[in-house]
Amino acid sequence: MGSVDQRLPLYQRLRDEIAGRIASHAWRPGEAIPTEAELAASHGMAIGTVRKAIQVLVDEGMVERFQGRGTFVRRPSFDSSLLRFLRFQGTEGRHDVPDSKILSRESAVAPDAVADALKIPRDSAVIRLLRQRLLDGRPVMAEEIWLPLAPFSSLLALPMEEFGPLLYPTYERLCGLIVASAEETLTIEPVGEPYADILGLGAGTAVVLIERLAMNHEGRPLEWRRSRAAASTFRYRVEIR
Amino acid sequence: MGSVDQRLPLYQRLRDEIAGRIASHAWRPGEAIPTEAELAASHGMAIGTVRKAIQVLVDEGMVERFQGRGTFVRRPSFDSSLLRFLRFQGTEGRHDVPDSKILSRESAVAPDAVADALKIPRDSAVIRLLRQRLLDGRPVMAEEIWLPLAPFSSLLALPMEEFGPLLYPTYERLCGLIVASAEETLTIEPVGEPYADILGLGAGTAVVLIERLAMNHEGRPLEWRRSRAAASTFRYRVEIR
DNA sequence: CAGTGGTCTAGACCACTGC
DNA sequence: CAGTGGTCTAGACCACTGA
Repeated sequence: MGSVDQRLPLYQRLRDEIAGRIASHAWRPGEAIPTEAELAASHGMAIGTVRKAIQVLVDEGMVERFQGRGTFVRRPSFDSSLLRFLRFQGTEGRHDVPDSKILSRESAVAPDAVADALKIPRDSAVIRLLRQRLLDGRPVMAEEIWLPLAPFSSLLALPMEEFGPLLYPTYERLCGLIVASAEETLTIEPVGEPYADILGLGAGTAVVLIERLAMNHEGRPLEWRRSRAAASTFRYRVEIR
Repeated sequence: MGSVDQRLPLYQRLRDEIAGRIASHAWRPGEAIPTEAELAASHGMAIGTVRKAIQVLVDEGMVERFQGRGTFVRRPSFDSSLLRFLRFQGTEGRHDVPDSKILSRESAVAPDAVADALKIPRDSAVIRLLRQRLLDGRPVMAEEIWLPLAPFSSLLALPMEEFGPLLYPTYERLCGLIVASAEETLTIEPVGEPYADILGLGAGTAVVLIERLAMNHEGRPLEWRRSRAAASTFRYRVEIR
């Protein structure tokens, strides 16, 4: 972590140092980092150089700046998640969090595909959740969620009703684990069991499958999730320049 | 165009001026814009301010900078097109431009949906192209392409064989129209005729439908295109921070 | 009001390109 | 080699925030 490449520009080295402190939780989400003037003084560099370093972090989404208030460590928002592009019937304009119903929770031996995705040894112990998500009482999404057992073992003791509609705050509160970034992959496939049943779709109907690997600040995988929803709900828009 | 809001920061006003010259084709794609020093001298501002203005244009994708060479007006690359995420069977790693076969070309009265998309009066005259795209001789994509008739009328005289695999260079060469940006929307639907036939799929198979509105530098619509491909070829990946 | 980030200046020197 | 953009300095003043 502390390695500093002297060939890198000054502002890059400062960026790396700040990024390291955020990654190691020395500076936590929501907290302010030192002011430009303080960083310039403590590092013996000009304010313009400090500003450039911080601008890079802003572009990378690690911090936010507010004129008159300061610079703050950003809590990752999942606004850019592909789930954002699912448009459930009768939800024009709304972007509510769907209700959540945990259908099952069990510890298990990780299937090879899961172990590989989570980058843990094969046959490791994991937790598997099966979750149904509902909007106005109608099922809109089916999710299987895989977690390495050791860091998440306290979830096995949590009463099923106390899983809220959002899991990541629960991970942070119960297990002290912060999801900092994620990768998502979207494909389209005909739905099979048990998901057709959970979604209330006929077998073979096209669904979008969103696979998400969520990671902590160091890039270590925390959760692997596969979400399915009817393909007809998906609409994605992009601008090209 | 030439309006300048004195309340805007200096660098923003310079950005707007440069953007205007690019939009009006005074500075064309591939050409270098004046150097930082020249812009600073001609506008009576510091080089740092000029740099900031140009940085904004770089972030917006309008220009590219190369150390030691200069700053150049960017030709829009469609690298971010959703078509990039179609993975045709047996094409791992390759990203060739598929072959192109124009199946039909006709002038027509614009259907309302097309006129609205192109922002032209209803019942305007348009050109409609139907195109099949092939990889290794197998059909992989079916496209309908709508163009306003007046600016594109010279396309009606072009021998069918001379439509190359890429249309935008043809638009520029024959009609003097430059595609500067585009919006794409992706949805998933069961395929109907004639597209099932063109793609060699059974009726009702899931396809991705990519609707693209291509515009010139002023945002005026030039082309509306609907491309269909088997949903099984689609794979989209995104990072979340 | 003190303190924050935002804009802007007027330089210096460096790294890279192309002739 | 001259000319380009890239890095960096050491200031000044402005606009906004919160106590």
